[in-house]
Amino acid sequence: MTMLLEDDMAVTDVAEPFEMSLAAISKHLSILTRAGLISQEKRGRVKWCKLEPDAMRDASVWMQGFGQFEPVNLDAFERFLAAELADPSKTS
Amino acid sequence: MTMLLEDDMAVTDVAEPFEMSLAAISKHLSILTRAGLISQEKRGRVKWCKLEPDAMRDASVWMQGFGQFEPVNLDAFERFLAAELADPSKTS
DNA sequence: GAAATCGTCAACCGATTGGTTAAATATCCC
DNA sequence: GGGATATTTAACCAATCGGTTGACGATTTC
Repeated sequence: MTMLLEDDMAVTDVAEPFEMSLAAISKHLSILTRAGLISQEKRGRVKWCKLEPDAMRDASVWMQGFGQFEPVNLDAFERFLAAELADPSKTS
Repeated sequence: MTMLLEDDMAVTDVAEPFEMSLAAISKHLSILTRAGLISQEKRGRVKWCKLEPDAMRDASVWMQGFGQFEPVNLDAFERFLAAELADPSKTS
């Protein structure tokens, strides 16, 4: 899969690579916004969309511990992520 | 959310806490099996289900890197998980 | 061998999803 | 003001989803 939202993008920009109506894309983006996966800010007539990586990351944290009998230490996991995001060379 | 599948469970066991027909649960479990999230093995007349944590973990790995401009090092992430699962005291 | 248990299959159903078009609402630009 | 651009809304539609019930095959138990 390719990147969905790079930096801030207008609804029209997001829609461009898809062979789908703008209205459909607009609906999708509303749903993603309701879900907290992106945020939208209207400036003038264009509505700028940007990723909210925290939401996806939260889901990731939830999933990665799923089904573990001895649950993975989520604090340690989050520290790993924080370290990785701050300085990728540390964890590599 | 509570645990869905503890150790190995028969289809009937999985269905027990839900007020839903056995047929419906059976369908759900087939779907989960097709998706690789659980596996099913039929022994006699009972079909034993068990979680396949790797599938969920793979999804988690995919998600956790989503939307990162400077992508998180997935190898490091997987090493973290391996270490955590092998010996939780190491990462805590 | 008859009855009970385990699970699936087939047919069916209403609700939801995921898209379409067309019209409407703002905003920007000349 | 008027035309172009950006986005949302409303009505609509076919397809899919998520459940039901009842019949069925296979297995175990008595």
